[in-house]
Amino acid sequence: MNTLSELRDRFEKVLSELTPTPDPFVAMIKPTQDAAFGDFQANCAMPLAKQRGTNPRSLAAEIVGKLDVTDLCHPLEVAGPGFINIRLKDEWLIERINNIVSDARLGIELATKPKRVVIDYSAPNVAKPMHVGHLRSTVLGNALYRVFKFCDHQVVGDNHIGDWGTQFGMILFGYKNLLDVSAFESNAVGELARLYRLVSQLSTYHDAKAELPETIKQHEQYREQREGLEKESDQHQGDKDFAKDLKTTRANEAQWNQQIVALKRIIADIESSSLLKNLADTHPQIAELARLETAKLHAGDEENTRLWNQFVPQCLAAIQGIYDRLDIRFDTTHGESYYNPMLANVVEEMQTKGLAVESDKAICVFIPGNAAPFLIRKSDGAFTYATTDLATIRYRVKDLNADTMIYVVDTRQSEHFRLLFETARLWGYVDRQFVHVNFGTILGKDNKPYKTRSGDTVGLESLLDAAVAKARQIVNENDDRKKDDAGNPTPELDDVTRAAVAETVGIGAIKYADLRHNRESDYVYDEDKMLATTGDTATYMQYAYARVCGIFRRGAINRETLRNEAGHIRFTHPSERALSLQLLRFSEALDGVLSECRPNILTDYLFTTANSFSTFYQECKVLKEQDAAIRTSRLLLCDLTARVIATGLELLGIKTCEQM
RNA sequence: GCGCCCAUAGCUCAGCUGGAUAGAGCAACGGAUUUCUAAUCCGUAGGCCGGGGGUUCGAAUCCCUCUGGGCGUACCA
Repeated sequence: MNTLSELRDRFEKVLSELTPTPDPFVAMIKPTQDAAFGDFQANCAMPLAKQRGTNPRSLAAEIVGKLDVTDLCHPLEVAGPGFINIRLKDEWLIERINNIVSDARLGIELATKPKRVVIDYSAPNVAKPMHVGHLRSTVLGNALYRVFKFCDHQVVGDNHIGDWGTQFGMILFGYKNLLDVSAFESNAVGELARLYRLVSQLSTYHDAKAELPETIKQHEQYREQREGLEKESDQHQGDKDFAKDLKTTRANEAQWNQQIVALKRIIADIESSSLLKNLADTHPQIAELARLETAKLHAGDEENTRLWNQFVPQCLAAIQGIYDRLDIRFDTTHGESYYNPMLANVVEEMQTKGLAVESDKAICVFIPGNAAPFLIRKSDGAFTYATTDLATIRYRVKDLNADTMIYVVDTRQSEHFRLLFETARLWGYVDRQFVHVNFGTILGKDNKPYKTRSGDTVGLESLLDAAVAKARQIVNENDDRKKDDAGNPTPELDDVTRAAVAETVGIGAIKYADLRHNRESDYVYDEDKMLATTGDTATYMQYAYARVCGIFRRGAINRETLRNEAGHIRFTHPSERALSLQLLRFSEALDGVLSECRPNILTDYLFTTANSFSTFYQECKVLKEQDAAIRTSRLLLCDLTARVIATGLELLGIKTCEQM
């Protein structure tokens, strides 16, 4: 049991005498924000005193009087309006830290009630190469997957790939009409991706052409309205409603203007190339024809099915390359196509249960309190991703026996998931837990969604390459800088090792930069910052780890043997105590990650841990320590630190290297 | 129109169910080096937590309102 749980247990015994609902008060025992107040603090006396109508300070004193904690902490102090400050005894900390020295799990207990969890993450589209938009779901989902698994929950990582939608029709149409045969022979997936982009571009071109006149009309309308309002504005000085009106009109005008610019750009992109213009002219119905290909595929058309069976494995193999590089694995990869045979039945069931009704020829679930319906069959008879998601839920409950289903998906789909979960509950899945682990957008330095300079989405592969290349430079510089006592250069890493370190550092930097942010926030993608050699980066922790490995290498010390020897950790310097306390808090960090699905709690913990270690390492000699017992104690602390950091990083999907 | 989210140091961001003097990192400035890997450590400075009101012992956090931004709004997934 971790320190915090132990304390809470002790408090609960006392608090339950004072209130029938001790839980929220027990939860108010937490690590101190400021070390000056001790190691932990209990803030429960104030609200409890309010509930009971007594004096908070005297209640705090009463709680302190009843608590039996003399074995683990110094006498408790009541401070301020009724805070209870808790300072752990060194003996107790020492006992705890020595307990985990030889514990393979570093004091992390297995879940007492393992859940059956399905984590749905990454979910790329087979039709197009993975891009920066897939990064967060992939990295975040995988980190959660690892933490759940480490804590012994039964987890299924499922990659719900998009292999069945409209985009696939575009590939089929492209393949049949626009194929570059030699390109396809040399790089099938690349050519398919090109075809997808091309068909998609041509069809948005026609859409844009069709939309433009109406868009211009709308813009005109708002422009006129705005001008009219501006003329009258003198007569409406101080009229709030009028001002608001004018503002909205201006905003609308600007918005439509933006739309015009966007459409014109799409059109210009095609028309500036005679080749593209020609293609566009020869395929005016391209969008419709692509949709037809999708429909044929869904209807079981022989040729399209054959092509689908040919393309999907190829595309998956290409995506797998990125997953291998990112060290990401799934237990199942059930794409949308997997659920296709179940969709008709889902709609039927929803209808017979009276949950779904026809509206405008479409089949919808209307959920009380929600304006937007949940559309499960389109007016043309095709199913939607809502239908697939419902079929997926049924599958995950019935076949996988999942009690918790986690979706790691962009926050923009919040409404979809709200409706989906609501529908699932109406459908009868009331005893299952559905969680939308939503996340924000990755922005460029212009604070707009991250794009290349020309406005294209950034491919994931090139993102990784760029980071690794940059890391390689840093690795080179750093290794070249190493010198011996006489000042002669002594680089330690050969070329192969440098390349491996660069890969670890570069990929780690990207993952860490993503995970350290609160997932719900947007964040600015900044390669320089994530690969900075100073500060809160993966590199900082990887470096701390490598330093420890260096100690054992130079000292020729076998870590296994060390752990099994008679020595133990003792405190001779405050930094040793601080580091130990920090190492003992690993499980608190993991609890936090699990309860909120927030890996940034773990990154924060690891940064603090690496920092505590660096401070300790600055203050305390290890190999050079003369006193054998102290030396062993410090070596044990180093070993433990390295294991905590490596384990923590591994749970985030970030690798370490012995030397860098 | 309706709905959801955001605004915290010069910059990038934390801040868990309301808790003590609002924290990191970067950048700035000042220190530490016969380096057990300085990709390090220690310190200084930097804030009306967007504005206003409310709830209470106590608010960055909860409620209302205004301002400024983002996103979503039935047949794309």
